[in-house]
Amino acid sequence: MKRKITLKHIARELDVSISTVSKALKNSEEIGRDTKEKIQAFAKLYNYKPNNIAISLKNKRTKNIGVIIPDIVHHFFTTVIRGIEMYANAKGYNVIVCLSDESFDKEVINMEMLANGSIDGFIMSLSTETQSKNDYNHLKEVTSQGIPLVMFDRVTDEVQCDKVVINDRDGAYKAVRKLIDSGKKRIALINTENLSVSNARTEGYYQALAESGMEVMPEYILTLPHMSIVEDAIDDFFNRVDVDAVLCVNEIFAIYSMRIVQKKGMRIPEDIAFIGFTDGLLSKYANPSLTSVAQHGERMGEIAAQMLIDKVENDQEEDIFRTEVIEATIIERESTLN
Amino acid sequence: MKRKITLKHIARELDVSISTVSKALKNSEEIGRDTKEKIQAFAKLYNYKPNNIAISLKNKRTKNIGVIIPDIVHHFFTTVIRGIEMYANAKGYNVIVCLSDESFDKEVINMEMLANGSIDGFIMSLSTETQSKNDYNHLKEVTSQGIPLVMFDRVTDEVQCDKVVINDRDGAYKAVRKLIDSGKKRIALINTENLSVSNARTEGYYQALAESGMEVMPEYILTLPHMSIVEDAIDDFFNRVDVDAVLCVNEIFAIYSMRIVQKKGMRIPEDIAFIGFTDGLLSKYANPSLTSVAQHGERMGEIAAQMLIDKVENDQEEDIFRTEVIEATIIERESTLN
DNA sequence: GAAATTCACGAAAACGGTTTCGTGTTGATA
DNA sequence: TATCAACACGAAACCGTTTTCGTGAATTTC
Repeated sequence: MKRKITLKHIARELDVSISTVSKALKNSEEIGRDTKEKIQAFAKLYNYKPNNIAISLKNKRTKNIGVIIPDIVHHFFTTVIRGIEMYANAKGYNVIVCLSDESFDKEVINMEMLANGSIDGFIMSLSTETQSKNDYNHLKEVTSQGIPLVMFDRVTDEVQCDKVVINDRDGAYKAVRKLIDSGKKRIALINTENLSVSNARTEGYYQALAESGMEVMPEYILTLPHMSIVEDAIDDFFNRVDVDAVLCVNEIFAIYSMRIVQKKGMRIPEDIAFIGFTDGLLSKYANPSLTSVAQHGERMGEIAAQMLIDKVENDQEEDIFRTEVIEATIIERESTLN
Repeated sequence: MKRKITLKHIARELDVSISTVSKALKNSEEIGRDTKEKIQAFAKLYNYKPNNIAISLKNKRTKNIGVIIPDIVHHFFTTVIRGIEMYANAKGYNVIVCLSDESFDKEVINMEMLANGSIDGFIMSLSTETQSKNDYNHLKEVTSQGIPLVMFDRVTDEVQCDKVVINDRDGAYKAVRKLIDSGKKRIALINTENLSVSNARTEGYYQALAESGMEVMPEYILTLPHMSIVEDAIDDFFNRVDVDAVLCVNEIFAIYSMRIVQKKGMRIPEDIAFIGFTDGLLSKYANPSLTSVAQHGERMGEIAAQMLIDKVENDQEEDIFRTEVIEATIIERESTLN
């Protein structure tokens, strides 16, 4: 087992000083031809690579970015991570992924763990619990230490930082408009509590109905506690209400709902149409395939990474924060009338 | 913007030495009551947290583990990551995720980048390209430097290290047995080139057929170049062959195939049954839902993390490598006859 | 031939901790 | 009163780099 070789080893072996080795390997003009060649050859031979940790300590830059998301087994978040990873990697950064598992405490612990020098900046999306507690002190703490932070998707106005979101309100608005335009009259909404994105989508739903002079029927709205599916609640909902279209704030709700109504013998989209949020594999391969509001996760991750690395590499421009809004687009499939 | 406070700051402020501060904060017996209390109070007040990088440099332990996977927008890999993350986090480790994007070069670059001190060990699954090139020098390099490595799912015998896999051969065997037992006679296989897991699954398919005295029909086997879907090839396949059951090495192949045959008017599972690998959301929410071979990704990740952290924390037991085999289980759903 | 440059390299500080090994002061002991 | 622990703390080395500043020798300049 050949241990990693250091500058000190090379220096000792070649009987020169550590500084000389360091400079020689950076091809400094200060060092003579012969010495440089000798050192470079030796370094190559023993496959010398500088120790990242030592370099990080020296220049207070880790080239790591911390990403904290609520869950990873979730198509949207994985696409965002991919976007972040691709961009960061091209810029020479590594991505440290932490899962808050929708828990406030884990979110706080993870941030504190990484904030002590492990990363140059954060990209994060809030956990459900954090959004319902409405407690953002851990984020404020981090930003007040001068650590750059970019929030995406699930964000809050309480924290001053760069943000990137899709236009959720408008996405929902367009979706509902589409349903109305195709002649649907009784449009249901399945959303969740406390989540910023869910709230914005709900606004879009209200707006579209209002514009068309349609009344909001509270019984047409099913609010679930979180983004994970609660099958009984949905079964129950469709036993209770009689609607001809449904907008769901995520694709699982929509897919599951479609199965329920299909089992009741209803035809999609003739009897009842569906639109979901998050354009994932489920939407694409469902039967019928699901019309959905694309969130452009990969693009979102890329923008977030870009904003973060910009901030990291140019300390000057502090305190000017941008919020990038990505337009939501509707991917039409079989679950809606054209 | 309050910058991070260091031992040096505290020492200067309280007019003691840095060593005294360090010891006081570790509650060392060496330091007097009064001094300790004073220092601890001060540290708490200014929210002192030791710098991870400095600690890493000192004790040559980063508490980071590197995970390299081919793709993250893939249910199986995300479940593995979740398993790794959960276990690692509980043990105080962070997870650095790198995507090889199925590319040999990116795999090599990522490993080299992390191997220079950033991580204590690797967990990885080979990229398609690496498996087809059959070049594992980057892995051998890493292990020869004494960096612990655990491979999962897509592994190779060429590298001596801990491994965790599911019993792919047996999973496929059980799946095909199930199809045969339910009376199916013409069983197709959709697999991929070069992938260790795909090869093992193909063996299981052969074995089950052989045991039942059924002949392997080469035209019943469709081999795709990689795990991503090639729609035309599948369309074509089902125009060409007439089979009454299909085993697919991943769920996308199966889901897509089901849609194809449904459009041709065939009934599932009466006319044609399907079993896929990877028990993801697609299988669960497809219509009909898909019987599948569960890969227990989360468990796999947990075991891999456990093996790795064991090795990292007990340097002694080098050169005894284990391969943990997880039994594949079949999740029965609507796409097969019971 | 003396002074001024240039050249090629080394010493040392710094990053932020941990840890070993003194060492001066105190109180107890003989 | 001289001796010796025990106590409480500091100096310094170390982890592996980078970088500033010196410095002795060689070379050029006048």
